[in-house]
Amino acid sequence: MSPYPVQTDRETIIETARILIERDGVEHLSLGNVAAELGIKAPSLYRHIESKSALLQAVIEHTYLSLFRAYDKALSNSGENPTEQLMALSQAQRTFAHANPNSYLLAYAAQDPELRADPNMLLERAVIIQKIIIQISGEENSLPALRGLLALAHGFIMLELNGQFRRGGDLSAAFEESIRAYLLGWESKK
Amino acid sequence: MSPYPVQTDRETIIETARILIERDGVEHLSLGNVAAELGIKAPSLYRHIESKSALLQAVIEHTYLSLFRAYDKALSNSGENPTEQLMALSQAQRTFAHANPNSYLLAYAAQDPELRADPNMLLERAVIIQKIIIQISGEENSLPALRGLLALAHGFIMLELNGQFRRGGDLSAAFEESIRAYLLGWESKK
DNA sequence: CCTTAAAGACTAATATTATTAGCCTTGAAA
DNA sequence: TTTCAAGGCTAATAATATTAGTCTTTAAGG
Repeated sequence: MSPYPVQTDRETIIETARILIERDGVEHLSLGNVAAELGIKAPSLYRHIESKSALLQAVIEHTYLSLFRAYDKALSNSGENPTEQLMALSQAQRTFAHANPNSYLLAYAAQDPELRADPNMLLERAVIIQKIIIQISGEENSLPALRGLLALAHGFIMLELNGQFRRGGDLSAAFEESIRAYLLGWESKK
Repeated sequence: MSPYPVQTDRETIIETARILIERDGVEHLSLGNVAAELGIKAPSLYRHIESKSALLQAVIEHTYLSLFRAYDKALSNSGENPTEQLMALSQAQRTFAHANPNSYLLAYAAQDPELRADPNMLLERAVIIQKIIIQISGEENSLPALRGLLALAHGFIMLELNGQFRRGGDLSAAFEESIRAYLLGWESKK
C-alpha cells in the first residue's frame, strides 16, 4: 500500500500533536515541532493533513472520543441510582480533564469557531445524560436541568484548570458537594 | 505634556484592541490591524505598549473592571434577599458576557498563563459574593458553595457562547432555574 | 527668540511560522 | 522491467511580532 519507507501517517501525526499539546500547551504547538518530533520536515506534514487547523480539529475530536469512552466506563460501573450515575459521569469528566488538561481546554475552549467540535457527537451524549436526569428533575425540566449540570461540571473544571480556585480547600469535595446540591435542588422542586 | 501631534495613547490603543476583538474575535487581532485602525503603523504601537501580550492583558483587565462595575450595579439594585442578590449577580455576569462575548471569552478562557487575570482582583469580588452565600449555605459550606455557583454561572455562559446549547428552549429561563435549584440544594442541606 | 531634548512617528530589517510549489526517490504493481 | 504515485525534501511566499535606527515636532529653558 505505501511505497517508500513511510515515516509517518495521519494517526501518528495527530497523536504526536496531542502529546505535544499536553506537554507544552496548545500555544506552543507549531508544525515544525510536530515534524521534528517525527524526524521529518514541516511541509511533509501536508501529505497527511490539510492544515494546522485541521490537525487541531482532529486532536479535538480524539479528545472527545476519549472523554466519551471515560463516560461509558463510568456509567457502566455506577449502579442504578440516578444521582450516583450523574456523579460518576461528572467525576469521570473531571478526572479526564485533570489527566489531559491542555487537550480538555483546547476541546472546550477553542475560540476559533472553525475548531469547534461536531455538534452531533456532543448531542448524542447529552441525550444519554438527559435520560438519567429525567428521573431527578422530571421530564419537563430535564433539558434545563441537563444544561445546568453540564454547566456546573464544565465550569468547575474550567475555573480549576485556569487556576481560579486557589484559596485551598478540598476541590474534589467541593465539586461533589456542589453537584449533589444542584441535583438535590432540582429534586426538591419536582 | 505630550510633544508632537500625538496620534494615540495607551488607553486608546487598548480600547481599539477591545473593539476589534469584540468585532472580529481575538484570533483575528493583529498589531497591524490595531495600528491601521488608529492611522499609524504597527511598530509605533511599541511606544505605548510593551508587547501584544501586554496589550491583551490590558484588555482582559479592562474587561474584568467592566464586569465588576456591572456586578456592583446589579447588587445595589437587588434588595436584601440573598437568593435574589445572587441571581442578580449571576444575571449581570451573563448579560455582560452576551454584550461582550469575545472579550469575555478572552478574559476567562485564555489558554496562555501569561494572559491570566490578576488573582487578587478576582479574590476581592469572590469574597463579596461569599458573604452573601453564607446566608444560604452556612458559614462552613460557603467556600464550596461559592465555587459551585461561580462554576455554574460561568460554565453555562461558556457553553452558551461556544454554541453548545443549540437544542432551542429558553436559555435565560434555564440559567435562572438552574441557579435557583443549586441554591435551593445548598439551603436544604443546611 | 533660539536651542535642545525627548516623545512619538516612520522605514527597514529579522525571526517565526503556516503554507505552496516543485523536485526526487522508492517500491508496488503492471 | 517499467512506471507512477506517495511521500519525503528544499526553496519560496505571506503574515505577523518585534527590534533598530532615523526623523520631526514641540515643550521648555536660557
